[in-house]
Amino acid sequence: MLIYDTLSRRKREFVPLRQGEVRMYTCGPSVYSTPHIGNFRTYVVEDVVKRVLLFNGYRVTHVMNITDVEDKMVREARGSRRRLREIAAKNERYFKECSRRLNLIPADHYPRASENIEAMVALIKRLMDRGLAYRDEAGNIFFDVSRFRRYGMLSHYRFRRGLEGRIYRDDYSQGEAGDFILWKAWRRSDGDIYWDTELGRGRPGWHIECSAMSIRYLGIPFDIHMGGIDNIFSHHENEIAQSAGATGKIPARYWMHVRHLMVNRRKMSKSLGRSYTVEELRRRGFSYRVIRAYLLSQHYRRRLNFTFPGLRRKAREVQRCQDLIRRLRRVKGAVDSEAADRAIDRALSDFTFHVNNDIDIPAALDTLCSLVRRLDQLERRGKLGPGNASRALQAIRRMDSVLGIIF
RNA sequence: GCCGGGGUUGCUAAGCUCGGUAAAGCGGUGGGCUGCAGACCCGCUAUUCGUCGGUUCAAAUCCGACCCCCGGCUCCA
Repeated sequence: MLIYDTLSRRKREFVPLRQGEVRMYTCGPSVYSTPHIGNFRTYVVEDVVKRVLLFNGYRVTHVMNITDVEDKMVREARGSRRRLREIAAKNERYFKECSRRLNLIPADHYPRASENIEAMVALIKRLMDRGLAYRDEAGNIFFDVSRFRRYGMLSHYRFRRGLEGRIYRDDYSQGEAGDFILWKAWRRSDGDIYWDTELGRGRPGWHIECSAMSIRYLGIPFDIHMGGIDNIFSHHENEIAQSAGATGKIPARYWMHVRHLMVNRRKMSKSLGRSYTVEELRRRGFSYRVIRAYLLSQHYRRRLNFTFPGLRRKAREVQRCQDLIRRLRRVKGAVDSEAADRAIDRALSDFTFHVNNDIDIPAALDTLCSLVRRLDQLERRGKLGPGNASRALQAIRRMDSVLGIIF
């Protein structure tokens, strides 16, 4: 199985650290608001990566964090811890409901940032002990990027040293030159949203959350770390700095990043105009399976341009597969043919090749569609018997264990 | 400015790593099957791959220059 690794910038043969077992960490949602289908593109791809691993016989431990403590949350909650909890709970519930509808296999753990503060505090203390972090007058704690030589190894971002990167502005202070925040000291606007810890009263920075929780739930190093492409810098870069700074180990062996879903040539985002939610598309008559298929219709490292004609096209494709399934279940009379069995075997082996080639789902999907077409032809010519049909169903079921768009 | 991804038929796009003369799906169109319709089946649908040069017997594929579009670099899937 080949996987493109952002860190080494090439496709690498995938070899898990422990034989037969894969540990993966995916950056989950920040629950200050509701996610749109652009966000879900990433989650669906992550789900498929997991399914391909399962397809290959690996046992998979999947951790997806829930970010319920960070600036946007605090702002949304207007300094009320109770409100923060309500907002987080509501959005987390919505997120999981959408995930279920889009046929995502649930993660094994969904650690919440708010419930792992101690782990973060411990990690920050370790960084301070190692001289990689410092505290300012206000009590904020920053990671000292100049003390971590390999900073920039993931994003290849050129870090300009010596500039005034240590200034605490209103929010995170990492400018181009910037050190980034590990711990934010309590401010009046935070209201009762704070934790009293050995580091003082305050709350953790965004990046430390993933370092602490990935180490806690998966150990270090683990196998695969995934997220949206916009996390390469600064989130994952910082996560590496924190985790490696504290433990001496790069947290993950393979880093995978999903490109954005576009709309009108721009990335789909709430602020930049148009974005659609899963429910919105559902109301317009597109089934969850179709939405899922659509989000998988382009290779994950290429951008996918969202259009309604495209979505309709996908709907027809899925429909065709499902129509065939229905007919396969009723095949009788005709005699089994070797041609049909050959087509099925061929399709399954092509399919396997493609999913193992850096999760090439479009190509794998093509294989399935070609098989469907071929079976239609054979059926038409009376060369599709009950034995063929049952083998075909079995093969398609196996393919769909990866795709999750038919059954 | 720095890092990265693209420009192929009406649309979505494969191919480019290992040059040999343009996949596939959708749409459109002609026909078949069918009581009608749908579904399904058969055929047709790019002399051309952003532009200009170069290398070659041969280039979408290699080399050079240029144009255009987009993403990341601030929170972001």
